Amino acid sequence: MSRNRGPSIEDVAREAGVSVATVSRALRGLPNVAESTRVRIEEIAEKMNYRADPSAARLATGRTQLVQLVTPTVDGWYFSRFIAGAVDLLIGRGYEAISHPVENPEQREVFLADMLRLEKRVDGLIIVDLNISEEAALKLSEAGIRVVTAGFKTQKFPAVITDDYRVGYMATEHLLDQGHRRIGLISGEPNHPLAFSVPGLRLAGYTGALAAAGISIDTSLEQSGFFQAEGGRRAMERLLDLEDPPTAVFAMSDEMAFGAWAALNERGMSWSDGVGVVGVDDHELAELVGLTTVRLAPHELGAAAADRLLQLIDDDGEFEPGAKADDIANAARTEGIELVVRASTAMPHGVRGE
Amino acid sequence: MSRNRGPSIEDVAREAGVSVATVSRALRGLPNVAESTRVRIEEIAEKMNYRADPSAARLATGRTQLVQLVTPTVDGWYFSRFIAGAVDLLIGRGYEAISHPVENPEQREVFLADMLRLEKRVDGLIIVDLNISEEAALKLSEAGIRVVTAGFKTQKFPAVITDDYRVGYMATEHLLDQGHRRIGLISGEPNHPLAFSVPGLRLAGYTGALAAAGISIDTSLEQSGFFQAEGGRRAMERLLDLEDPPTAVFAMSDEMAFGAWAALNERGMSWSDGVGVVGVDDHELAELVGLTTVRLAPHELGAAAADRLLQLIDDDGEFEPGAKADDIANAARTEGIELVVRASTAMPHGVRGE
DNA sequence: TTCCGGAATGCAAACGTTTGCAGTCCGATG
DNA sequence: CATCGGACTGCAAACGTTTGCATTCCGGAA
Repeated sequence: MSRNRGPSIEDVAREAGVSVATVSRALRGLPNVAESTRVRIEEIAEKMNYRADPSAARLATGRTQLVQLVTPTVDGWYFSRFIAGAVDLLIGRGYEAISHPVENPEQREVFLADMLRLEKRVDGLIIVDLNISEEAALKLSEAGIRVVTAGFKTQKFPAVITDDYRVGYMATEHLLDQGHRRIGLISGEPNHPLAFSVPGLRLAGYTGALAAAGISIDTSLEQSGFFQAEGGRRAMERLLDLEDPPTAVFAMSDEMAFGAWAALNERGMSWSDGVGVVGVDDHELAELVGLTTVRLAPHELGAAAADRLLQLIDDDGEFEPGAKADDIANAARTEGIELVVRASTAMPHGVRGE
Repeated sequence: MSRNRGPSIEDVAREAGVSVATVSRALRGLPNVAESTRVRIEEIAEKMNYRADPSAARLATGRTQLVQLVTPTVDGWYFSRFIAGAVDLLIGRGYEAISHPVENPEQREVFLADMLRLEKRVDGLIIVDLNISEEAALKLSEAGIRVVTAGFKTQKFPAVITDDYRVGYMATEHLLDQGHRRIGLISGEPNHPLAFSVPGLRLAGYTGALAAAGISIDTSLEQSGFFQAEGGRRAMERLLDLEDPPTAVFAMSDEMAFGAWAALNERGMSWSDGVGVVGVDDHELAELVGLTTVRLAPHELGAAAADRLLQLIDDDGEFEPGAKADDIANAARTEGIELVVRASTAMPHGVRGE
């Protein structure tokens, strides 16, 4: 029944003729153990195939060396890259990462109900785009759980966020610069059950840029594509079917922009017909189809979140919300955000003065 | 220094006026505890905010309820979906999944050196497309580590694999059916440091189908695209530059096929010009560009691997290589593999046009 | 020689569960 | 009434570390 457990630290100690304390110190590279002793113990441990049991160490120290990544999904373009960035950094620092998607309202409930259990399970938590309530954040905080949020902010925890208002603003501004005055929007999920704030911010950036250009908002130009290619295609179709269709479109993700592109194709149109499209992400395929896009850096963001969390763990959980303004990680990031201009917004013939 | 630990099982026991053993049994839903007692204990535990410390439980039982997923990458189209499938199933069964990418030869070395430590860290391991040696597999096996491999086989462990020979065969056969006789290949990584076997099998399927059609192999028609869009584009360019270019191409992944498509576009060509292309995966965007593809089911495969692993764990690690033939999970899977025909292999000069 | 101080080592108490075994209790059975 | 067999509960021994606090050792200073 119970599996065969290998040699314990005690076996090694006996074999080496020293105490377990010395073995523990020697193997962990702690000071105050004679070099000769250390070498001997290491050899013996090696010979015996001894490996310390992390469960016992965790019990004794209270540290698990585990971090949990909570994301809306594990296989999305953005999230998988965020995860990759976080995982790489964590592993480099001797931690392991637990992937824990929260994909639907049901899983969200389970997560919220179980999250307080996490205190003894992991050393910290990175919550991405999940917009948990302040109340929930408070509970987590009171339970002594270290958290870094990404993509949204709370009072209680440091956050790593990209400046999504700016993303929307840049994209829209670029289209305005190209001479477009009637600019459609293919948005994310307006009332997603997980309700993350990214779409709202990008929307604000879009309307902000329009307002700055003195253009009034026409909500009939806003269509949701649910952050998916197919949704983007349908949204684009609806826009094209308008009696006064837009001459350009800002899609909140490249995948939706690809869908928009497909919709154009189906009607025998292409970028060169003067319909400007700009996406967000800089998906691998964006270059292939010549899509102008606002490049994000999810990998770097994931790494930054992980870095901030480890810092929090090392500081033993001290986070001063008061010092928020000084907290670099907590400021909206603009580094890595970059407009990449490609064929999809090449000068529409004539619009920009000739 | 040491964090404030919440109430222990002993505190609960004292409060409830029972022994820790009873509390343990009550809270885990074990039999032989009076219903009234159980209810009372549950209430008290709830009131005290008691949560069992998994580290202590792990130490006592030797079970971690943790599974490690080892993949070449965490953010690839295929792997992220595989992971999603595995994670979903694992979480549903009360396990958590540790993501552990092994992306380059260096990380591979680290992994191979450290893998024996895993015995006490996790209950099992899913190794995807990493082609570890029989020798390494033997070591793992001897260390008592439960493993399920995916995408490759070993003597020692159950495997979950898709029939990649068939994938290559189906794709090529389809092109042959369309009347193509000169069929190019955009392959994966011929000598990837991690050397997984998928490309080799698909290649074999490709040559097999050609041979069956009585067509001799022309290795100048084989170009590597390194499983990336950009690589696919370049590979396609090389093929088109041949003095006797192929009339159709089998790309080992959709992303490479997208690259091929872009290469065609750049030359002012499109599917409708009679160049047949078939990819593999059924990427979300395949439909948008009308790419014929061999659909895979990475999500299902991930779930199957996880399922098999949990079975192994429950059986306490018994795996009879002798019974391999009977092991459903170990047979090459054809379910989920499906040819999806789209415009990219429509009869030359088909529907689209302008 | 004695004494001192730091380096090296050992002791033993945590850490918080699980579980085999041994009791106790109680109603039913003979 | 004595006995019996479950159901329920408790005891205490693991599980394998880490670490604060002794203790020992040893070379150099007095």
